[in-house]
This record gives sequence, structure tokens and C-alpha cells, in this order.
Amino acid sequence: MYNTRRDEAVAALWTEPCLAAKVRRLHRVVVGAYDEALRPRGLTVAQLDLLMTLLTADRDLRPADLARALQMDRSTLSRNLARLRRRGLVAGGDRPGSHLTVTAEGRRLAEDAADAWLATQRATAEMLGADGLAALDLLIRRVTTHDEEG
Amino acid sequence: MYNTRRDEAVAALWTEPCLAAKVRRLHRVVVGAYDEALRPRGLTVAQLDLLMTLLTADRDLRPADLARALQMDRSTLSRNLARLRRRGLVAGGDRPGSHLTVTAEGRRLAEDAADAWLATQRATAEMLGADGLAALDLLIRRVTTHDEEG
DNA sequence: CGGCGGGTGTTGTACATACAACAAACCTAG
DNA sequence: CTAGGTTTGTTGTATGTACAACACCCGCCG
Repeated sequence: MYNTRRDEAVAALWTEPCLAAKVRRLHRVVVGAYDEALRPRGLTVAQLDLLMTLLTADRDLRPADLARALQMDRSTLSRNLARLRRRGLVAGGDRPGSHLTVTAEGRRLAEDAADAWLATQRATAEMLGADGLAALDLLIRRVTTHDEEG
Repeated sequence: MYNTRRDEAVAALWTEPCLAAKVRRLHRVVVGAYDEALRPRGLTVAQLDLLMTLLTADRDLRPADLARALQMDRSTLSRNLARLRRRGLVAGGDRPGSHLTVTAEGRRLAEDAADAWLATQRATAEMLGADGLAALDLLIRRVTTHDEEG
């Protein structure tokens, strides 16, 4: 008993594939691959991304700066940082004006995870292909806001 | 006090931008736009996507089929369906072999949300550009598994 | 110097997501 | 028809994400 017939009216409202659905699928597959590879190291790709962003930043960052740079809600970052602080991987940034620091333990863990990250990066790059990587860069350019500020 | 100097060793492990970080940013921006537009209608884009997928499917689906098609974990889909069932928007699919149905109320809500969805779809398409849409399609092709089955 | 408005970090709530584990239903070999 | 492996849907737990609301701090303006 197919339902195509009785839902033609609704189907007409859904004439093209939802862009958000595509982005969600891409997210599930790619982030899932990284998280699986990093799991034995005790990190998610979101956590490693935060550590690496802090470690390679060219200036000291407060949570609000980081949230703006990553186009992420302040409250989301706050929870993520709370998890990292609880494990002693980052410190600071816990009151207005205070900047974030990666602890020695945080740096060690990031180093430990680097090879798993790189392997997944290579595998994902191969899956997406050279044109896929260019496609992703294009999308990121279209979606990135540039909130310049002192 | 910049931290570039003391972290050069770690920075060397992070020579290229993380692909997962890019995908996560894309996800935050795009899905966030859809969710914001749909919020007044009482739906998220994940929920609307499920409703529309069921309404336009060419065959009856059980949760496991849907999860495979969407490359989504069974348990994730189970929670999403539970929310929709609690609101009386879908029915069925609650035991092995049973297929999913969108209720009249579910259909009504999907219809109500269609204009907000379309407006966001148009706005997002403009933000990404024609080449951006092609880029997203390419990425989806590279990432989509095809689990053929009877 | 004092107020006060905006920025900051957190917390309550809710949703999307996944892994592990489970009981129950299904299906096929015998 | 039965037995045993497989599939299925759910639930416990954990993370990532965002909105609203909050208390707090800081800097500026009078």
C-alpha cells in the first residue's frame, strides 16, 4: 500500500531536496568517521578542534572570541570547555576578561591524538576527492562570517 | 603573551585545517538557519525532513529502512520518532515489521511549515550560490552509501 | 564618583546524535 | 514445526548544539 497517491498535494510542496538534510547527512558521515578514529584516544573531533585551535592561535582568546570565530553559540562553547576543564585539559576563561590556556595534559593528549586525526584526515580527503575538498572550501567561504574586531 | 612559540611542536601536527571542523561549521550555520525559520511553526528541520521523507516515499518504510536510507543510527531515529509520536505526528513503526505513517495532524503541520521551509531554502541557495549548490551535491555523492536491498 | 548599559560566562531546558546493551520479534535451516 | 542466529526497536549514557534567562563585571557618561 504505497502512499504516493494520497500525498501528492504535500509532495508538491517538497519539490527539491532540502539543503539542510544534505548538510546533516554530510555532518553525520564525516564527523562520525573522525569521532570513531579518535575514540580510542579519549577525544571527540570537537574537543580536539578546540584544543588545536587554542594551541595554534596567534593571540590569547577568551571564550567569547572563540565562539565568534567558530560561529558557535557562547553557551555551546561553555559546555564544551566545561568538559575539557573537568578533565584538566584547559584552564581559564571562566570569568569575563580571562583567557583560555591549554594545560600540559591537554597538549599531551592532543599530541597523542594527532596520528589518528591525520589518518582520518587522509582517508576523508580520499573519500571526498580533490574536487570534493575544493567544494567544501567553497561552501565554507560562503558560510563564514567575518566579524572583525580589535 | 602569545603562545605561538611554545606550541610550535604541536602546531606542526596541525598543518592543515580539519575537514570535520569545516563540516561542523557548515552544519551549524545552515541547520541553524532552517531551525530558526521553522521555530514559529513548532518544528525543527530534522523533524520536517522526517515527515517529508515519509510523505514522499515511494514505499512503506520501517524505522530500520529509514535509518539506512538516511545513514543515521537506528537509536537516533528512534528518539526522533518518539518525539514525533508523542505529538501525534507519526504513528506505527513501533515493533519489528510495522511501518511508519504520517498522521493527518502531521501532514497538516508539514503543510503549514512548507512556506517557511521554502523561504529558507531560497535564502540558503542564494547564500551558497549556484556553484555552492553543485559543491554540496558533489559532496553528498561522495558521502552517500548505497545499501541496495529488497 | 556613581549609575547604568552592554558584554560575558553559566545554567535550565530541549533537541540531534551515537554506542552499547537488551528483549522481543523474525526468519530460515533442519 | 522447532531451534538458533539475525534483525529490530528501545533505553541508558554521553556529547554537541542552541535559546532564554541570569548574575556579574567592566567601562563610559554624566
